Amino acid sequence: MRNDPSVLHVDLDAFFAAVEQRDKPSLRGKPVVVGGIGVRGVVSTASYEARRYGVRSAMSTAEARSRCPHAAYLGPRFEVYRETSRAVMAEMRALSPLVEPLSVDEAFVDLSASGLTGLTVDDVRAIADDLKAAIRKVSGGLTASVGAGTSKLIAKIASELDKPDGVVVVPAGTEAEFLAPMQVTVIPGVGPATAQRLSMAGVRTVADLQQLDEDELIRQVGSAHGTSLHRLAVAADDRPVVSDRETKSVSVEDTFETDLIDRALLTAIGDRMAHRVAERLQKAQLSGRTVTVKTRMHDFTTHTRSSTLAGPTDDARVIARVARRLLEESEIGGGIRLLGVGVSSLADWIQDDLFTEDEHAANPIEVVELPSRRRDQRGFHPGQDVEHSGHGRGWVWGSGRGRVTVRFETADTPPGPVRTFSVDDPALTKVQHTGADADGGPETDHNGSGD
DNA sequence: TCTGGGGTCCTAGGACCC
DNA sequence: TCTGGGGTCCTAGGACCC
Repeated sequence: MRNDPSVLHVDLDAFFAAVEQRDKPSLRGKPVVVGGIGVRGVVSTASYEARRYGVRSAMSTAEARSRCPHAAYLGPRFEVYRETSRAVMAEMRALSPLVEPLSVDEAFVDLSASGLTGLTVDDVRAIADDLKAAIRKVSGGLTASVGAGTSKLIAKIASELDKPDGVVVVPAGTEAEFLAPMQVTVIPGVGPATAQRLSMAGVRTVADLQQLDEDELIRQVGSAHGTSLHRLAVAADDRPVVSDRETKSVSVEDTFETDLIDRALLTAIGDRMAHRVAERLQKAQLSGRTVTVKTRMHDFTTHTRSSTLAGPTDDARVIARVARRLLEESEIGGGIRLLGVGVSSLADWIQDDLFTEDEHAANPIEVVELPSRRRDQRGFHPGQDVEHSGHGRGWVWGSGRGRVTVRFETADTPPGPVRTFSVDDPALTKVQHTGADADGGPETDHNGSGD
């Protein structure tokens, strides 16, 4: 797609295990497995020493233990990994402003965004070697594998080919022949289910895929997947490297050591999950309209139930109430092994420019959780119509932390400003409707329902 | 010895509106 | 009275990724 291999894919080798070996010298050179330690744990990362015994990511820890009993089994330390990740990502950003993290241990870097053009294979290899050295230095000795090519697809696949601590640069113009002999499963997005369907159509390698008619491919795997696969098979990939991808959902889930049947206990756990989701939303200055409860049954079948609010919220009590109702409607049957609570349909909670210093002073952020009755007294909730003596009619866009955010617009007026007030602001009043659908949507009255 | 937790994207059907 | 599509939103489930 480009005429030089200016897209890098950087992948830290056995990241979690490597960090543990870095911090505990006694583990160096030995098999290390990081992941869930409990009876239902799975492996996140196995060091290369442990991989020799057949230990793999996503394998149950129990199976890993039977394959490699003498390995060190460690629970993850996410804060430490995040910290190391930040330092590594900073090295990439020093190389180019256009860096797209895919996870804590992986990112694309677009060299063209740093003004470098006409890069040869040797140029890119030298840049990759320098970057690896910088990463090693800043991370306390971690190694990375780097792939480079004219697109994300090629860079990503190339980084897998010489792990660990490798560099593979695919020359421009050789992409289709580079891919042709490989299994279709090297293409990101082709997992077991797609591979199975393709194999029934006689497709096992990318070369097979290159021969397959697009319409036939779409019949096999669906419209979106088929269309993109048809292009990726011939390395036609013009997806840009994007540095700031927006969060689409925030969720918390937990698998229990034994299946749970007690609804009161599940309700209490769900409440706590709702609070954790709300905390993370608030930290990210996000709010969302759709609350989802996820349950996984003893037989591993998974169900979700969701409900969409009239307006976005980051209020733990609102999320908890909706989650409670959804959980009440969920079957528990012979017990559930996993419960989750999530929020999606996210909106920016409050943009920085909405707050002047004066507004900060006038609407102090409540750090302490307010007594619930105090907030319930006014009962503002997303979607509710309100009136402000100074700004006129609007509706509640979000609420939480002792504040109410109002969009000043109605069905009859054009969009106005978005402003945030204290819940106690006497200038702000609820608009009482006389019609049947007082507050619009079905989810609009739990804040004042007093349960 | 059964299968984590955090996400993203897609599909499909029904409701509802024009 | 019957018969239409198209578009959007919501819900549920599934595939996939690290």
